[in-house]
Amino acid sequence: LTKQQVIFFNEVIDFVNVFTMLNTHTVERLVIYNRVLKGLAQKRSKWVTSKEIARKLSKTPAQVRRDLSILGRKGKPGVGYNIEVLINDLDGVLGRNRIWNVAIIGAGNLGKALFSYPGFKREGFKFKAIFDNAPDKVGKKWDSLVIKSSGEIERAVKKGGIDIAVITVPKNSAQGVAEALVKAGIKNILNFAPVMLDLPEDVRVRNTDLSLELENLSCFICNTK
Amino acid sequence: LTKQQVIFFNEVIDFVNVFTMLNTHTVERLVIYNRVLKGLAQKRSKWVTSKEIARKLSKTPAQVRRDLSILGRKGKPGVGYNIEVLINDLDGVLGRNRIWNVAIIGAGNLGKALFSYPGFKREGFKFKAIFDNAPDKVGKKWDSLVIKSSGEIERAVKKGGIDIAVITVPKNSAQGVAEALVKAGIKNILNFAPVMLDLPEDVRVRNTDLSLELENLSCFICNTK
DNA sequence: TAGATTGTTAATCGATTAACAATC
DNA sequence: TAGATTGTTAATCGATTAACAATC
Repeated sequence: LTKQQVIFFNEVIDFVNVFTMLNTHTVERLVIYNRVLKGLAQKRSKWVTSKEIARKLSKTPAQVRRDLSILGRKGKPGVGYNIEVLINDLDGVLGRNRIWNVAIIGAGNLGKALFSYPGFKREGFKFKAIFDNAPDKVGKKWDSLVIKSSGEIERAVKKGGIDIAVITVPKNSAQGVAEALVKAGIKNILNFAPVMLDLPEDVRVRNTDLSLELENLSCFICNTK
Repeated sequence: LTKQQVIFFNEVIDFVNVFTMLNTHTVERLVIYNRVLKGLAQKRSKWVTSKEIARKLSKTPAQVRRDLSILGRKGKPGVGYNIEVLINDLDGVLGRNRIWNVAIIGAGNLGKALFSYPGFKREGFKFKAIFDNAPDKVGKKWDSLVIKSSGEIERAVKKGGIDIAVITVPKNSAQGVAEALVKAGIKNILNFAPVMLDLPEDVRVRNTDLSLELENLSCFICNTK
């Protein structure tokens, strides 16, 4: 095999790895690993073992190693993982090495909280548009970004190069807003409204909402002791 | 068997059912079922089938039936489930039939968003205390609730009968605040700060944060096409 | 070399679902 | 009764982990 062929072969393997092993659970953990490692990088030395990461997150070392193996063989037996290398590779897989243009729909408290959340800029999420349909909000500025009317979603998104839309409007407006977004070509939505959106299959939707977690918690309080 | 014995027997069965079948996944789905059913109750008729619920949530009917079976035998073969009965029973298991006293720690945008979220009052979550350590916020009022200094957490929580604490402070203050809460006797924490809290085992912690979801989404955008 | 930790296989554990008798 | 849907079992599917050869 030529050197080029070997490189190509390795790329194919990486691709297949990422494709077959990247399920929801794994990704959720990778995001956390990345966060923990970045914390470690600030205050600590160069190396970390699967055992240490596992202890921090109440996982098993085996799971940590298996999860990290989608990055390729990045560990040194007997030593552990180079923190910097790991962060770099995770950033790559998780999409932290590029800029994501994000639109917020709904300029309420939650929209504002997202907009002013310090972590986002650092992680490459850039807010490029804000929409609301309250006349007293339209035209106002957050930093240097003017709040636009919801009626303008389609036009503004189409020319704006928006990658992800975040819905923070009240329950009853969410479906309508989502449809406008899809019409404008948006394929990725993070929905904070407490409703299940009914959208075409090719639109990726992630639902979270503030009350879901509180309701989960209270159920466990109720039923365990 | 006497009638009393039968009733007792059934209660034991229910108890065991709930205990053995109530895992994280199931609870997360039950919360959603409850929400969907409440939507249905507003605009529709009395009955619903597992098939209908499943379609709405992209699950299988078998899973819906299995999940609902923790409530006991509430369905009518050939007909389906009585929506009202289901909502009532779910409310019971999920803890929606009682009031939960909640404290917010961190009077920023996210704290404000939680405080003014309309769904909470309806679901029985009542905000009883707000804390912040910014001098310009302490003393201010949200509705009729005065924002207290973080230094008062221990005293105020101890006498306030708080069931759940929600942490919405910046990353670096989270661990300290959490420790103060635990000292004050809090056993249930919903943490919105992007750090893993290091707390005693008997404290129930649920982590969500705004960026986690966005990071998850972007990973999937990156790796699928 | 001795000690430690990785990467990965095979075994285990747990969650989902197909299928069907029981029931309305 | 015929048609429909439940509740639940057994089979399947997928995720976690123990264990260990390979490697530093």
